Amino acid sequence: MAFAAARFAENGFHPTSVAEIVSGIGVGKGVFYWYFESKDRLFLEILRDAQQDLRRTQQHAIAEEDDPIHRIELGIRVSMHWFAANRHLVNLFQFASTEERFAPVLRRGQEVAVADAVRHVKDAIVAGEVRDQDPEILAHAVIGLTSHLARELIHNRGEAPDA
Amino acid sequence: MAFAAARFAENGFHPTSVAEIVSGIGVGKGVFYWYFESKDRLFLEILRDAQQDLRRTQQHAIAEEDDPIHRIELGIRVSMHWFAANRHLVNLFQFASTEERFAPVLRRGQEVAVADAVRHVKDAIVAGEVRDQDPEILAHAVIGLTSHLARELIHNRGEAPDA
DNA sequence: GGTGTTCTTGACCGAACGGTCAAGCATCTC
DNA sequence: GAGATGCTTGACCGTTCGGTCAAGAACACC
Repeated sequence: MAFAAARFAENGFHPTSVAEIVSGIGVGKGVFYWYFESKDRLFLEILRDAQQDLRRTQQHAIAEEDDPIHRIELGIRVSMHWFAANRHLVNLFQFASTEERFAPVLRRGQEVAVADAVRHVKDAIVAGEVRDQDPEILAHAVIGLTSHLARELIHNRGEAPDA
Repeated sequence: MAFAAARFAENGFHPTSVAEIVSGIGVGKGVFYWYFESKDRLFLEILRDAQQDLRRTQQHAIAEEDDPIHRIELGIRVSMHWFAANRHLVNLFQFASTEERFAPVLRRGQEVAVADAVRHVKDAIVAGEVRDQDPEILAHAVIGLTSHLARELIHNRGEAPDA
């Protein structure tokens, strides 16, 4: 899956054939279709895995932080590091959002991320650290800004902690 | 080209075949290859045309405005309207950036946009309306924010002037 | 009406793709 | 060691794709 993700990110999903993937890792085509139902399903699994990995990284990072605001900041910071370390996956996310059959998985992942952020924003409002505005909107703003910065990070050479 | 752009945006570039395009507008395949060298070239022309149209729209809108700050604001505002009116093209831009053979055209267009913005930022600095910082960085920030807002505009139902 | 040029057709082509499958190897169980 | 099960192979299949081209309309010019 790692190899396929790398090829998809570099060459694009459609231009990368199943034959190219299996010959790249030195196995027969049957192995591919033993473990994956189709090329589409493989891509969806790569997507899902990436989202889960990012989320786990976030949760692991903020587990010991009590202050809601710092949790949010830590979450953003560790996300930037994750995107920097998995630069090629950003390309995959971007492509996935352009084809209707892959976009739903992406949207669901973003909803989860927003829901996570909403909880922390609500905590921050209760603690009086944030003005009493719609937490959903603020959470969307946080996620939107983070993903935008991640995209910028590909094209430039910025260090993650700069954000 | 308009029809092809619509199909590309809805179905994706690769899943949309040349046969689908020509039969959709009721002509033979030969017509396609009389006017376009290849499917790739068609896509590049769509991309280039869209960028030119956006830029012309911007320039036309700010032609009568003297104040640099207002020129920038007007440029952003009219861009948002343009993206709202050509929502499907955002999908195309996004896809184009994920395949190496289309990305250069996109990058060149963005460089032009940044160069445009740099001129106005410089004017604003000379006029004392903006703090004396690196104009290039400020221009990048303006373009980055605008394109981010444009992307958000697709997923939601925001009105352009709200920005 | 003859002649050359511009455009249009759609059957056709080779190549490449995603996916299948009969056959074989490896491993485990009894 | 016989047999069942899990894994692997790669030739092969049907289909579809981007692109070609001989054949002809349509039009212009004289």
